[in-house]
Amino acid sequence: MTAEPTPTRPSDFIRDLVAADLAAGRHAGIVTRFPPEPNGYLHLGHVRSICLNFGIALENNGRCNLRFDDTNPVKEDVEYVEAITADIRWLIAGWADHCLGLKPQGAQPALQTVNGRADHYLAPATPGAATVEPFFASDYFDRLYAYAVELIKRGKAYVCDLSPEDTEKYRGSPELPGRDSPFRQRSVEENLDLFARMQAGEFPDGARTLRSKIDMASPNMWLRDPLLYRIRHVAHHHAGDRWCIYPLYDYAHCLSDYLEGVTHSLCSLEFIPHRALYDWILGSLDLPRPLPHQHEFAKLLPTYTLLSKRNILRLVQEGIVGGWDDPRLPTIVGLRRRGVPAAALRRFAIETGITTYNGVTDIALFEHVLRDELNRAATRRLAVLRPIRLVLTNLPAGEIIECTATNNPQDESPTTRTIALTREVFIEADDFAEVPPPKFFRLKPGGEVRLKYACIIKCDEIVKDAAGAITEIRCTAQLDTRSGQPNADKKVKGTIHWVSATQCLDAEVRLYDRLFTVPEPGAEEDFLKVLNPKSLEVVTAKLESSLATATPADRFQFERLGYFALDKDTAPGARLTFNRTITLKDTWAK
RNA sequence: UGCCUGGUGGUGUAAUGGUAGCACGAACGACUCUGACUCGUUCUGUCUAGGUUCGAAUCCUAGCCGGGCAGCCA
Repeated sequence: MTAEPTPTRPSDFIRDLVAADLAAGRHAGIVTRFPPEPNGYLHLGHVRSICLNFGIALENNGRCNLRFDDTNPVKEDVEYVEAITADIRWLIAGWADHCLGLKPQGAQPALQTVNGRADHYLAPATPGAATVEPFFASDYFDRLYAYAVELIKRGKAYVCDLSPEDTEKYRGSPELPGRDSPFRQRSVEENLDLFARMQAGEFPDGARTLRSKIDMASPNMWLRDPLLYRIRHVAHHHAGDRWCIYPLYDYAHCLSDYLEGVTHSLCSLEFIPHRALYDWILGSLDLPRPLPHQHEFAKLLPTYTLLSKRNILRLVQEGIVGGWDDPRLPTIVGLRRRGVPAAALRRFAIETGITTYNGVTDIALFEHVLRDELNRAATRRLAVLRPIRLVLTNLPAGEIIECTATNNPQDESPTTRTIALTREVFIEADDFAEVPPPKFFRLKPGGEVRLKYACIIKCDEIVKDAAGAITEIRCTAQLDTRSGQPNADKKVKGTIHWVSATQCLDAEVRLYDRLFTVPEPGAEEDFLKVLNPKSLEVVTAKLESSLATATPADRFQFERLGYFALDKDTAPGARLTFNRTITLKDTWAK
C-alpha cells in the first residue's frame, strides 16, 4: 500500500464546521460569498477573507458569490464596483476562477414554490454564460421591501418617528437598558401605511425609520430595536432613482445571503454581536429553505502598513503616495503594480491561518512567500542600479566577448542567453571599496573578483577626479577563467554583477521600501510622523540589453539586487520604468 | 458596575484528555560563478492559582490581562 500524497489542504475551525454541516446533511452544497461595499479599493486585509471564501467553495465543489453590499448610496460608486471586480478576478485567476459566482445580467430573485410555500431564489449564471454580472444587494430592494411588510404584519417591525438624536438616547448604553420608543405600539395598519408613505417619498431624510421590535433592554445593543430602513432622498449607483428608503446592513445582509442560497456567511470578529440579529431577522420570516449562518474570524493585520480605507485615503489625499495604485500601498492595485504575484498573496493568506484571535502578522512572512514565489518564477537579468565605470585594460575597444548566462537556475532544465562582455563595463558602486571593511568579498584595490558569467578580474588602478571621487576602476581580465576555459574553476570569494557600457539600456528604476518605520503605524498618535523617508528612491540604472523586450507580465530578478517588474508608466517605445517588488534577502550585515 | 469574545516562543499557527509540533524570525555554520537559493545546528512558549484525572494547552472554578459592543456606516 502506497501512501497517498497529502495535499496541504488548510484546516481550521471554519472548515471543520463546514465539513460538519455537510456531514450532518444540513446543505446540499456549499455556497459562500464575498460581500464588499463599493466605497473603496480592496487591500491586503481583504485577501484573507477572499481566500477563505473562495478556498472553501473550491474545496467543496461549491461557489463563492461576488456580491456588492451596496445599501448606502451616499458612500458608493460604480468606479469601485469595477475596480473591485477586476481585483477579485486577478486574485483568484488560475486558482478558483470556476468558483466565482456571478449572475445573468439584470437577473432578479425568482418566485418558486418550496414545500408548498412561496419562496424567492436567485440562481447563479451557468458557467460560460454570455452576459453576467456580480450580485448586488440593491437588486433585492423589492424583495427586501416585501419582507419588511411581512415583518410589520407579524408585529415584528414598526415605523418610528424618533429623531436620530432621540433614537440614540432611547437606546441606552451597554451598562444601561434602553427605553421603548413612544411609537413602538403603533398598529399594524398604521405601520403599513406609514412605511408605504416613507417609500413613496412623503417624508424628509431622517424623519422616520423602520425598526425591528425586539428588546430595548437586551444586554446586546444590537438587539435594542435596531433600524431596518432609513430615508435617503438620493439616487443609487446601481438601482437608479427608484428608491428613497434604503435598508441597513444587518437587514439586507442576511436576506441577501438567503436569496442567493448562501450556506456560510463568513465575516470578521466585530460582527459577533450582530449574529443574534442576523438569526432573528431570518427566523422572524417564514422562509422555507435552509437558513444561512454567520461565522466570524479574525481580520488580517500585517505589520508596517495601514489598512483602513480612511487612513489609505488620507495618504492619497495628502499626496504622500501617488494614488490608490501607488506600489507602496497595501491596496491590491498597488501590490499588483509593484509586481506582487497573486499566488504570493494567496499563500500569505492561507499560511497565516484562520482563528478568532486578533493579532498582528509579521510582514516578514509576506516578504518570505513573495521571495519564494518570485525565486521560482523570475527570469534572471543583470542590471546595475548605481553604476561606476570599470575598464578592462587588456581588452581592445570594440571587441565583444560573448558570455553564456543562465535565465533561471531554479528551472529543471535552465535555458541560457548570451550577454556581451566589452572593454568598458559598469559595476555597482557598492561592489567596490577603496578601504574595504572586514569580510568584504567584493572588489578592492589589488583584489580579485569574478564578473558573473564572464571571468575573474583584478583591480590594478583607481582613477579619481579633481574632487577625489572615483571616476573609473582599471582592471585586468583573466580570460582563461571564463567558463569552458582552462582556469574556469579558479575560485575567488566574490562574484559581482555588471553590464556592458556599450551594450546596455538606460532605465528608470523605482526602489520601494516599507512606508512606515514602526510595526504598527495605526497605533501611533499620528502615523504621518512615522513615515519612512526612504520609501521611494528613483535611480537611473543600466540594464542588459535583452530587457528591451520586457512586458508587464514578466517577473525579473536583477541578480544580487532583488525582484523587479515593468511599471505601467513605461510608454511604448520610450525609456523603460521598473519597480522593485522586493529586495533579495541580505544577510551581509552592513 | 453590563454583555460578547479571546489568551500556546519575538510573530503567526498546530496539537480536539496521551511525546507541546510547524512556519516566519534571529544567531552560528556548510555550500555557492547571486553574501540569493538550498542544507545543518541552535534560540525562545501553554496568562496565574487551585481542582478533576494515571495523565490537562485541552475539562471545571476563581482570578489576571487583551479585544469588541451605545452609526439613520458596512
